[in-house]
Amino acid sequence: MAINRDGADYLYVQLADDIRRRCRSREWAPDHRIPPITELMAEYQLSDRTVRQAIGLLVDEGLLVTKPGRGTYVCP
Amino acid sequence: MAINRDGADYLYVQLADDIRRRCRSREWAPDHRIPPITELMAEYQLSDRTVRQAIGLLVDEGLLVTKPGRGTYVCP
DNA sequence: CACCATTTGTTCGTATGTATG
DNA sequence: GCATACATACGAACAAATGGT
Repeated sequence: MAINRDGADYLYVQLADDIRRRCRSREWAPDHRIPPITELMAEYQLSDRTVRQAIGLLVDEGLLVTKPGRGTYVCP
Repeated sequence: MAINRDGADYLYVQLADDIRRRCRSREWAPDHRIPPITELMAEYQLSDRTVRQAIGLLVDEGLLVTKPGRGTYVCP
């Protein structure tokens, strides 16, 4: 998926939408670790701040949990 | 109140604590606007990012609401 | 109506700290 | 101690919303 930078929507919202999609599609299954922030930065060509903001949104929603030093996981 | 930078606690947590205190003490009463981010930055000598993080915490708690273009208000 | 000042929102960059294994 | 990975904190610029002139 490509991020649309033409003001269609905020980048972190677009990224959160795509992560939701990949979780629902079971590409990233429950209880498994999603790629680290550094990899998401490279894949989507976004800064760490934007990636963190998207993840923070999904953590608030209860879709993800972050474990310092371990990674970010999909909630069961 | 002074922010303790000697690692006692995260700066944004200390700031959130102090804002809570000022709301509870009615220095900043319900339904009234608190100082804008720029003023809080100057008063506490913190970056805008740190101030926003503290405010975001309190918005999540339901203590504050932010209205773009208007300011940040204390919830009744 | 257009314009401006104020205020919050988003985004990128960089450096250092903390937690886990 | 070291490597990995998330967390905090500084700086900077531009965009968007609101209300008044």
